[in-house]
Amino acid sequence: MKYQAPRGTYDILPEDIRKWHYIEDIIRRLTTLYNYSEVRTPIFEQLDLFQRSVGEDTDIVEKEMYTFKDKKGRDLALRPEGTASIARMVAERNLQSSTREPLRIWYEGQMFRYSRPQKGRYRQFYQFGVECIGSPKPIIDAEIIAIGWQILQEAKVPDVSLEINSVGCPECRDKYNILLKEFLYKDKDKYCTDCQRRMEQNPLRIFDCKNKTCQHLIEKAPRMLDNLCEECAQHFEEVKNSLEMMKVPFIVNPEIVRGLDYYTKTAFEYKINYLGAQDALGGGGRYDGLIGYLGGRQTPAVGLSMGLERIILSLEKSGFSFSEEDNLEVLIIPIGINPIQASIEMMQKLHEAGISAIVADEGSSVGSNLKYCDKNNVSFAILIGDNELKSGLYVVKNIKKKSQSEVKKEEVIDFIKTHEVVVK
RNA sequence: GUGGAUGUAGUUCAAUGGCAGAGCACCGGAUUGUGGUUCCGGUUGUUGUGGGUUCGAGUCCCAUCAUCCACCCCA
Repeated sequence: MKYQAPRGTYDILPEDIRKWHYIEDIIRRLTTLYNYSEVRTPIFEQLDLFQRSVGEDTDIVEKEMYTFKDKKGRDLALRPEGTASIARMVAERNLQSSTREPLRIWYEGQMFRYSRPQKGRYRQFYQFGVECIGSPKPIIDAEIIAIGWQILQEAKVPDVSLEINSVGCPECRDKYNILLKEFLYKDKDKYCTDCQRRMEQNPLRIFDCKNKTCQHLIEKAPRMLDNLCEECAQHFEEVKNSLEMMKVPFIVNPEIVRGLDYYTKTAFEYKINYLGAQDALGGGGRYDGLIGYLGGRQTPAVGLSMGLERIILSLEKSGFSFSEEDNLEVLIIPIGINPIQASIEMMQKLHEAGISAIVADEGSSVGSNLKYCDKNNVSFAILIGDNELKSGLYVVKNIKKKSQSEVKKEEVIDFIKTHEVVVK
């Protein structure tokens, strides 16, 4: 085989696309109900944008970005996530927003990360995201979390758990980091090599370490949640209250750390436990500093993103049956070459009437064409041969009823419309 | 980036170092213009790719590509 899709990429085939339409329809419907508008941003951006917003020390920036120079020598990168572009767009266009009237937007599209592929982890993958920009209020955090939750419920993804945490603001987080590092450095040499590395780069990750020794050591470590400043603690309480009002079930997990640096205060993840190593469907959080950091007006914001592949994989795993795509309604079967023109004209009239139809290959037998109709749930077959050309009466077969009528060619459309059986 | 498993027809899978096969799917036919079942027949192919060992390689060795699994990380 000469060509293959590049490593970590794949084609969505006709028989798979309905799965995507299914989840995309739900995303559109739910975001519309909450008055969010879709936006589309470029698939690549200045490299610098991601380095600054996602964070220099993150895995994404350190080793997972598709970077390239264009012909003018500009440093660019395929987007590894969506929020950076949204923040850039808001800052660049100076999009007006306020607490009274936050900007509610959502997006969907391909993201790119150079990581080792596995099931549910690809180098090109689809994410959708929902972002509310302009309000610092906790009820907006809850709104975002609830939208993601409802989308997963609507889609019938089984056994999702929602875990929330607060990672604090720059003030209390910096204080906490000093506290935590002091604690960690006390027994620095006792931690595994991974954790010694994490101490420098992302100390919070040590809480996730599976090594027993590290787990034991970290048990007594100070927790972010216990060291929030008054404002952040208050904010977190109100997010929890709002979620309760919205009847969105959650658990507080003080170990939720997101892999991006821009988060402040609220952080959350939607998790499942049946896709192997891939246990996160998505997550998000508040990023009050990002837009200002990128040169825009200081604007608080909160958002979420989720992976479409993982949602679809969860549904497949649970045996969910996706609805069928629309079937062909009419197959026109010309018998011999004389009726070809009449067949094409018939097809065009059907199309004008909004009825899907194609003309069968004139060289194949009537029998095999009817078999095709049976197998593919085609509703009607129209037979046109020399006799029909002469009489102007076409043979219209109702495949499901196994019945056959001779219909004046001018009346075929009406006949089909009145005899159409809606099968769902 | 680390460690491991796998790769044969459209698909699911066989084949001791000795002529590449079966089910499903697909196509054709069962008196030439009529149906899902049945019966008969047919094609399934650069054995992922490139080297090597051998009289002979799907099988053994090396490299490479891809998929999967566990790390890492995350969607």
